[in-house]
Amino acid sequence: MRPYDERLDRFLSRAAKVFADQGYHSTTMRDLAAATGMSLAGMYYYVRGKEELLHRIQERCFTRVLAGAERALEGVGRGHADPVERLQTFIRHHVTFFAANLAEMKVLSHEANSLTGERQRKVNAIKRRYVDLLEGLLRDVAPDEPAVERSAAAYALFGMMNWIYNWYDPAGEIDPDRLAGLIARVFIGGFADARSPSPVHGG
Amino acid sequence: MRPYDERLDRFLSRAAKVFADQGYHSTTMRDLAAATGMSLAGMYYYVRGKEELLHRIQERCFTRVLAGAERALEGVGRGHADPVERLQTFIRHHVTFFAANLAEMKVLSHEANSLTGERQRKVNAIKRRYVDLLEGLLRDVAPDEPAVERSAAAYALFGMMNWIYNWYDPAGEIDPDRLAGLIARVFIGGFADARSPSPVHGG
DNA sequence: GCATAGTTCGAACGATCGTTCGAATTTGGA
DNA sequence: TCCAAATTCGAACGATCGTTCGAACTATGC
Repeated sequence: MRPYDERLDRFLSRAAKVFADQGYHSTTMRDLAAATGMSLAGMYYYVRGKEELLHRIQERCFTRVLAGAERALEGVGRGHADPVERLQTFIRHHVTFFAANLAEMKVLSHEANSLTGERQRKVNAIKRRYVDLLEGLLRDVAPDEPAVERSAAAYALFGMMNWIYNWYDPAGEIDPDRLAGLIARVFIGGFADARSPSPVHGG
Repeated sequence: MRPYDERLDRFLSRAAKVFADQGYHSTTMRDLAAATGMSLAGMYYYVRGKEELLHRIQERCFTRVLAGAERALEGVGRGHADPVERLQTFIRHHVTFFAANLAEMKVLSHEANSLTGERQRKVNAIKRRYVDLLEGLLRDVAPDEPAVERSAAAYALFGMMNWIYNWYDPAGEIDPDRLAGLIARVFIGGFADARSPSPVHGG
């Protein structure tokens, strides 16, 4: 990797940490200069502006988490493995990746609407692929569930997982694997295993 | 109610809508003036500044949702009713309240760290009471669950419910009651009913 | 050692922000 | 009708924002 790319990568990582701590909008370019050791003007050699910086961070992180999920699912290929096991694999990957990349994933989750125009559209395109991936898994797990419920359940699961950035402390008592196991157990136990009718509109 | 208080209330509601749409930090006082029909300087007769405005919105909303939950639980008093039913009551109230007060609840959830100093502390005090309320319910529902798991499960549930502001469309296909039923079914089915051991560290 | 391309930065610009101030206007009771 | 209190607002202030510009510095190949 060329030295330029390495410096850019370090820049993106450190900027992500600042965005995660202070929020995108209340972080100034001067804050970023102080945190990265660069000068105010020097950052513009690597990035066209503040919003492109956020875009680069989000696109890099989202691409990685999507590719990681697809790679993890290759091990439990469709048709060969239990649908529930595939769903469990997806959840475990998402949660452990989240915990291992807390700053970037917080910026991805919390600043989902801080981009505008074309940049927003590009990130949303990746998000769509990622959501579709999960909804496909849910279709295999619960084919009889109404589509509306399945879609809402997908967002509920993402809520459980993405909310992590609001409370999870890597130095705390629960490690990422255990947290992933808990979330997988709760969701799969409540959504996939539930053969008892829903109290609202049971069948 | 005095006319002053009514005008203040309308002001808070309309400001909450703008904060929910644009985010707190990228909303300018001039945006709020345009949205409320007041003049830029006129708003300072009702509020000491932008941050106090956010504080008033959050405190008002949080007080209401806490009081609403306590009132809802009075109908299914502790000791008299099934712990699972009490938990279900809490979930149903939170979700339906969220859907009925989308703007305020989004500001509460998404701008949880936009306050500073004493104001942040005051809102966090209410939040603590609200979280404690849920953790108490979970203790009654799953007394054998380790405390670490129970605490994480509480945040997972809040994640499912609070993430709503990122995707829920009141004009969409699923109404608040049905959504509340789905979330209650998933969480209770996965956490409370799970008498099967956890795959990670089962007992 | 020289020329070229790659990289860094001090200083400044215009724009926009939250807030203030004193005056103008409106309201409500005597 | 008149006065005091309550309420509104135009205009401006200082601060801070993202960005730009040209010069200075550094590394590289010859």
